[in-house]
Amino acid sequence: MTKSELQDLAQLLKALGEYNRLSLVYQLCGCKTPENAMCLCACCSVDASVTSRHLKALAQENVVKMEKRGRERLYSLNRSAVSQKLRALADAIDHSRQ
Amino acid sequence: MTKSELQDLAQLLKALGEYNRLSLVYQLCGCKTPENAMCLCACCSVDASVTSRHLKALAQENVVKMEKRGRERLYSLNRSAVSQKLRALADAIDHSRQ
DNA sequence: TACATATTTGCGCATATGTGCAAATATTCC
DNA sequence: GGAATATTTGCACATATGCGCAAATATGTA
Repeated sequence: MTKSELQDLAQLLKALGEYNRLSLVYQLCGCKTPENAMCLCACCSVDASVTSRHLKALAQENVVKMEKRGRERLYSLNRSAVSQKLRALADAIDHSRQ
Repeated sequence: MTKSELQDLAQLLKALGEYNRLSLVYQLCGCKTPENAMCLCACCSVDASVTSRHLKALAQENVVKMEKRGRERLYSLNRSAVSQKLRALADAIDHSRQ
């Protein structure tokens, strides 16, 4: 694990480690199709601008994918990318004792 | 997933989502026996007091276990507890679409 | 007792972060 | 074009966070 990889992983965990952002992720977990920000906004009781910023932060860490449709933005989880990183960390914690 | 569980998970991810704390965790990953704080401190280039606080934060989130031996404190990873939570999140992200 | 070692705590400081509001932007619909 | 809807951006603010230093505490050792 290089320093840069560790920094990236820390950034990912930090993005997930905020209650409203994690709520958005869990909300997206149950969506089979991409959802727009206003719909996602409903799950956390914050201003739409805050949700917008949280989704942007999640997109920057590649947790969610954003696509434009008309005047709305549709968000979906990058499921495998995120779960792979979480499992890799779990594996390291579980059995990397040498 | 209750609100309280989600808050707890967010707290755990926040604890892991800081570079120096994650470095400590990775350092502990490779330890087969508990290590003291000064030894762990070496892996991140910060003051001992900072390491002390980071280890305290990790202990509060039950990431590490602390035991006293003489004048030193020995830390070890709560491996299964942490990896289980990470895998549960990975599972939710992977295949909870209904 | 005196000193060394390991760790924590108090303090101040700089910066990051989460938030709401209002305004701006973009796009659709009438 | 003008109103409505969806989202972003600028701003200000309060709080949280990470950090180093110095002092305090705890414990082992000469």
